[in-house]
Amino acid sequence: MSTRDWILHVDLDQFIAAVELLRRPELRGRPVVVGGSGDPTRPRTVAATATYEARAHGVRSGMPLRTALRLCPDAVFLPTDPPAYEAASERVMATLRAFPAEVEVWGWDEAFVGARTDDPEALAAAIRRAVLAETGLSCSVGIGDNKHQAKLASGLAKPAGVFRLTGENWAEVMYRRPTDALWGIGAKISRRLAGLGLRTVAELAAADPAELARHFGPTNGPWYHWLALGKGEAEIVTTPWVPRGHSRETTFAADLTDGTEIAAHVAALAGRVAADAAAGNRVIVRVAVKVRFAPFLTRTRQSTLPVPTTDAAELTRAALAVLGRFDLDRPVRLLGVAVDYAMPDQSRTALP
DNA sequence: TCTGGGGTCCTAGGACCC
DNA sequence: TCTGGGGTCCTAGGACCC
Repeated sequence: MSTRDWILHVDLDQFIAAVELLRRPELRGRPVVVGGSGDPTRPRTVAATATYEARAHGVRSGMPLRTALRLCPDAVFLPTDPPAYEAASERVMATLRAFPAEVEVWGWDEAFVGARTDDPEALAAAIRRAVLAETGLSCSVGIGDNKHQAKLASGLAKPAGVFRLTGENWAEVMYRRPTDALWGIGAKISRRLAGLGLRTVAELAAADPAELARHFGPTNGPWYHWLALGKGEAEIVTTPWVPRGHSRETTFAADLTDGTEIAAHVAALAGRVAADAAAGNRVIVRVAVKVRFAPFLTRTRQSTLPVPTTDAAELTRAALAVLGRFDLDRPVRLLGVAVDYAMPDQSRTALP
């Protein structure tokens, strides 16, 4: 065996449910559904996750809690508790950083790890043991030449396993699968590809990138082809991610029709977004308002601020002005306020 | 199964300027 | 009066991901 660079993808198994069960061991073995405020009778709330016992009754994440309650009346319903997941995630990432490897955090329950070794399986097994010992949480580890391969490999490793997916076995493992098995191709693009006669990863890999560019644009078309070949980024970025923007939105249990009430909600959302931005020391350059009308028609309007701001009153005024450009002639089920942050100027460093 | 909340990136078209 | 080509900024929407 020779020493070389590997990318590992570490993916916690059933992260949210696992954290909840750590705190409530008495619920182990019972069907548990986590979502919203934990009230399964409240409409327009969906499950963030469900344990295997709940899944056995047909409950799935993304399913309305009321449906989950009907399918599994004995389930325990718990509210989501983001700070608890944040704290558990911190401990997992700290455990990973203790390894002689580079760690790129990818959300609460995932990380990419770059390491130079002659035995990636041994490293993966050591990571699984350490995470379990330090946090009580199970994870799966994918091994690849790049992030795309490692990410798919961790999915194939689940639950609680290790899988290696590299250029060597890519065709054997992936070619027979549908195109939406690739990380970055979802249901919509998969359907459009099928319309062009491209159903499997093998067929997409054999397609003409120029032809794909004509159908999907100059960036996306060739990128889909690239994914089918098993290519992907292999650079581990250890510096913390700088968020591009931020948003807050609320779906109402009952539709809103009163204009004054709608404006009050938008103002409140703007205030929260401004407070979040201030807490992160970020400057706001653009504001967008999102309105979802009943039954489910979503529209957005945005405006670039004349002057970048950190001021809550300023942002609220701008958000209300954007709201004023909507025709609020139908009942409203969701309101959202999103902002873009000023980014540190990268254009100078990007030039040759 | 009437469909959450929080993100990122890409595309297309229009305005405006030279 | 009719018209080119390029560049940039902005907006709205769509697709994907967790």
